[in-house]
Amino acid sequence: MSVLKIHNTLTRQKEVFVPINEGHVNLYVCGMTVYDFCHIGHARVMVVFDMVSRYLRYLGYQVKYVRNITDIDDKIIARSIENNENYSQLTKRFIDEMHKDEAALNVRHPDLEPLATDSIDDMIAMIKTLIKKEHAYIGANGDVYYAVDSFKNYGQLSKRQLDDMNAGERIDVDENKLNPFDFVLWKSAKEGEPSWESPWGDGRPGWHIECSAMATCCLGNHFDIHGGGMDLQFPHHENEIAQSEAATGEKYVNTWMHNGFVRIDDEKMSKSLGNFFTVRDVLKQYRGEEIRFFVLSSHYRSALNYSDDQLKESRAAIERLYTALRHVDAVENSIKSPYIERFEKAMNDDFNTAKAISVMFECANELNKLKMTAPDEASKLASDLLKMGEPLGLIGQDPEEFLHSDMGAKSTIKSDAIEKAIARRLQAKLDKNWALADQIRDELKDQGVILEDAGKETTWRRASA
RNA sequence: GGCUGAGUGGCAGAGUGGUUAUGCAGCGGCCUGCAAAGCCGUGUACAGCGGUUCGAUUCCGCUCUCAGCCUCCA
Repeated sequence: MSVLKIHNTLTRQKEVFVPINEGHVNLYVCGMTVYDFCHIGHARVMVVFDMVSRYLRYLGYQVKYVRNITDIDDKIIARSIENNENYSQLTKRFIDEMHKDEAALNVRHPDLEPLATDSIDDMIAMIKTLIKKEHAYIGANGDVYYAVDSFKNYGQLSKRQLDDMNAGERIDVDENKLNPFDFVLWKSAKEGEPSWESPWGDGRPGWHIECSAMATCCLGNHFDIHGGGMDLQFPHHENEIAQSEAATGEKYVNTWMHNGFVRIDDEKMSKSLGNFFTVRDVLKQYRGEEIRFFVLSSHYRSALNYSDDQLKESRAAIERLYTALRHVDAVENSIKSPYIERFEKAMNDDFNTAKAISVMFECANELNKLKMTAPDEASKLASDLLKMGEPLGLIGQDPEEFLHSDMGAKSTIKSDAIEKAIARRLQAKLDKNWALADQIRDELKDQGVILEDAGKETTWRRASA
């Protein structure tokens, strides 16, 4: 039996995972800033860490999964002014939309989903401590800053030295700061901005402090795994470590996990570059499970290139798995099959979903072979296949329902119309009127419906027209 | 400038010091009224140059190319 190893950004190595409290895992992931629809990059974070939490549960751990929501920041304020919409109305709207995307991608809801604006008191308490311990100071402009020079391990996560970085590379150096890399903990409110009372006047929290406060409140000062996108490594997570460890005097996180980017034409997908596809848009053409498969088809730390061809391949792949599961009853396999063992070995190797999925295909291949010759064996393999799909959040739907499900504008013909056409074709076949039978089949094909004759039964599925 | 990561067959994408990844596409066959699905067979792949080794795509060095971060970002 292999053991779970996870790549830790702190050490840049795969490490055997040992939870702080036996049998329990505390997991925190940086979630979305809610001022717009989620794009495919956000989908990757949601899906990857959903898979991680599912697999940890699969292994028998009791998991507490926290994913925060950033519902106050500069971009939210800017967007609410732009829309002439109250900021909390705006964020509420996009939180709802995010939850819809989550459901479409078969992402389970995290155990806790704290809001930044519900955690202001905790942040203020932490900032007070930081000032008291002389890790933070009040600038001439009234903002509160964290003093990076006061934290000796600053740069440990992103593996960079303060001296090596080019301060002011992109942004003018703020002269209120002692060190250009000092960052804001509390920002004074400008006229008309949403604000909260604090010992330093009305204002709002800086970005990084919210995660330190929410994570430690929900999971304690020291917890097992903290995740997020690669781009959060610096400065966000570096700053979280600095704040949390300076405030609590304890180690903050054991294992840091960072997922790679989604790219388009070899360029990072991001809101600032404007080259993003929203989950909403992609769902118009592809099923949620196809997007999910696409995300899991490569290792979570590699770059993932988004393209229409990729989504089409994911469709073909997932359809193959569901096709294998048709017309077979899953019956629990009493012994642990080699497929399951190889699946677990792959997943234990830093969540190698690409390899794990390849094991599922091998299992599907054997299942297809045994379906006709040895139904009992096939039933066991079907059960194995479903067992592997569960932690990946794949192939959990009824196969017929999935294959019949609508997947976009091209296939709009209703199910009962399809059934009627199939009945007409059956009569034509009985009459040996092959020309008519083929014509009906071709007509359906033009409408995105593929027929498959199996003995006297005809099954159908939707495909791209 | 500093710091990361990556370059695998037509495409996508794992992995390994010597033996089949896997999926899609292609080709040949079985099955089928014909298809579809499925099954079987089929591909002289590992950026370049050196080195270590009996043997390297896999380890080491150099070169080239690409991507990411250096206070917007998942």
